Amino acid sequence: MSRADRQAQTRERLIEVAREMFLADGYAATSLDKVAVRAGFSKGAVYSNFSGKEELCMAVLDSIHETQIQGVVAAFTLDTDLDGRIEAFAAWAREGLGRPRWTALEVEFGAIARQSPYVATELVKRHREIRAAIAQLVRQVTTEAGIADTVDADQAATALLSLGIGLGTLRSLDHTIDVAVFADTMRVLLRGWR
Amino acid sequence: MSRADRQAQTRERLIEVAREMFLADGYAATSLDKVAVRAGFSKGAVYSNFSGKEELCMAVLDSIHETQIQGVVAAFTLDTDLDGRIEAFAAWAREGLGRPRWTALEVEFGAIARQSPYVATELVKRHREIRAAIAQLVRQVTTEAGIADTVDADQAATALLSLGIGLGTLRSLDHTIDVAVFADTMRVLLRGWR
DNA sequence: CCGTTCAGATACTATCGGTATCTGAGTATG
DNA sequence: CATACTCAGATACCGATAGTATCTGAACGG
Repeated sequence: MSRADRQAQTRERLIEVAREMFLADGYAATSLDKVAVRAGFSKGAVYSNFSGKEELCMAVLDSIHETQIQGVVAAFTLDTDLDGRIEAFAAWAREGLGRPRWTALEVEFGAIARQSPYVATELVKRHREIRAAIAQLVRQVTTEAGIADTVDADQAATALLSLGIGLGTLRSLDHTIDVAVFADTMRVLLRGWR
Repeated sequence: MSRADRQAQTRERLIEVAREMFLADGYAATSLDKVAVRAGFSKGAVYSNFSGKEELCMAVLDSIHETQIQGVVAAFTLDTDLDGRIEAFAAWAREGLGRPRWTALEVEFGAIARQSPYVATELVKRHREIRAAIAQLVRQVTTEAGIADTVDADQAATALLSLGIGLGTLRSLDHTIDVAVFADTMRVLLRGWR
């Protein structure tokens, strides 16, 4: 196996372990040393694959986003009519919102951005991509339901993303939060803006 | 001046300085040493007034919540009809959401809760109080507007709080986020749930 | 082969939250 | 009023951790 291959393998393994630990304990509470050791390496391996903790976490977030987007798209393509899609999405939200605590990691890491221009720009870039993807999904769904002209897809996307972040944050602290709110609000939003 | 008075003064001064610094730089990036020195004391003063960084931050959050609640209540009592109130609230949101970055501090601190049962319980307690207060406000407003039976105040409160947290978080990173979304969504929610 | 490169290990530094100990001004008591 | 006590706050220290500097040995090119 070539040296480049081995390094790529190391990198992936580090991201994998870091993802578990960041999600379980949060960003600040996870030390690079522990990540490295648990992945079977030393801290040096981390610093020769990433510029530091921030870049490692960014890679972890990318990996999480990928999973999450797959889940959302699957929920939306399962059914074909508006209500069925919203229901499928609600089911996804019930499972995926707040429990694996990815929103908590997301917002904790977001706080770093105040100190780091790198994190700030990278995070904003990703948020805009995600918002655009949601807007596209909304556009598609409302067009097929024949109500595209009554919904502002960009505003709806911002509202839905915010709602998801907020609910996920609350729920990662307080498990009694009712996630049905998400689907209900979504239904109201998609049924026409004003 | 008695010793107890001096200590109370010291405590208030520490909270005041900590509030500025936590809001400006975030929880993790603010060191107790710097807070103490900037307040004109040594780190010992912090530890003789608070059990540690967590309790200090909790006191800061309480101070912030007080300000915030005052703002919301003022917005709601200024006008008397539904649309006027929503407009006043929207104006408050434009000013108070995401810019002084209190939501960012709130959620960054929330991440600590995974490691600290104290933070977890205290934070959940406060979130429930806030949600109850919002629900009460919703109940009042919808009753006066004669639409109380079409709105679930508790669900609306959860949605509004989540939306506020989410929008504030996004906006503290990305200033181009449109906060009008908040008022628009609120209007939709208050005009009837299903 | 053999010198170079570089992924990853090892050793070290700086910073920060927290603890232990100290000190001197304020307090209670005779 | 004098003396002993208390405790807010200062000082000195410890352990953990992100980041840096240096080293090493195995994979490459020539």
